[in-house]
Amino acid sequence: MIKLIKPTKVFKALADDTRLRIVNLFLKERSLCVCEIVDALRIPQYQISKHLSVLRNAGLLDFEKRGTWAYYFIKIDEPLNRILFSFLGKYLKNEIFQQDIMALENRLILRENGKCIVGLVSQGELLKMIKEKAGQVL
Amino acid sequence: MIKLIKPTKVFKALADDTRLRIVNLFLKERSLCVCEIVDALRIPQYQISKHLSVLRNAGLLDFEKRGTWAYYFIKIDEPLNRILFSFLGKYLKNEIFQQDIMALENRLILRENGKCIVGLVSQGELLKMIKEKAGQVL
DNA sequence: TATCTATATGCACATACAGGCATGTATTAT
DNA sequence: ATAATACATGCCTGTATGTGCATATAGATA
Repeated sequence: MIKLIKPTKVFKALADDTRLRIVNLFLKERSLCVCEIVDALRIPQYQISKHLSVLRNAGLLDFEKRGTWAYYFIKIDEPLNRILFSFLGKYLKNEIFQQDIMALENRLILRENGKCIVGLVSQGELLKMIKEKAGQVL
Repeated sequence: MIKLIKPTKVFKALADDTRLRIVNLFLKERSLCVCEIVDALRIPQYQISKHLSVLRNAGLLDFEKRGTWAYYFIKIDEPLNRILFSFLGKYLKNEIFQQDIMALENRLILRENGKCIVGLVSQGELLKMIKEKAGQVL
């Protein structure tokens, strides 16, 4: 059974600063686990979970569980979503969106084989872990 | 001074059934007076006025007064708006949006030289006036 | 088994906002 | 000058929703 989404529902989902910041992250990396989003945006985990649920309910995201981890991903399979995300890519250019992308890029350095392997990481720990990682590479 | 529009503000403006129906009308006819919108959607004038104000405040519409009449028009001059409206054209395809367009087309028959020359018109009157108009054309 | 850990959710509170009604304002018509 | 018309706006009310806090759930680990 196909779930019909009302346009209003989609726009309601996008009508929130935090949710736009979340969507912005997915434009950079189309699959993210919850803790990566929490660390990149520095917003409480329970808020992120709720916002992800709204975005999923609007048909913009879907998710998949792997153990305790939950990977959310954008539904670019739907043609209209593709157009919408393409628009958002041009639209979300404010400073904060770019800062979020930079924070995410740092966080993604901790991935192994393209998968998140750590949980929530504080700002300070993140820097330490990135340095260690750099040491391993050398 | 250029007014900066926050993305959230735009999506909030679009996150309402009535406002989406209004925008839909402008995708068909890019300049409309308030009474034409009221008649096409059959929604109280004070509601339409408020919604138009929200859309204008979000940078999607602008308006121009001609006597007591107020003509609102979509701001397609802004590149991002153009993309957004193009998306909406593909997105607003539900039955109600099509019905609204049909109602608007009927109402636009009453225009003279491309301008609205009547005020609020009831359903019944509209039909009568359209018939008269058809008579004139013959 | 017991304990972390990653994520989700229920509840309380405050705020935002759409709808309804009445009324205000400004322009036109008589 | 008065009335009618086109549109805007202020106030009230109910509902929806974002935030914060606490807690639940479920999988991983020791």
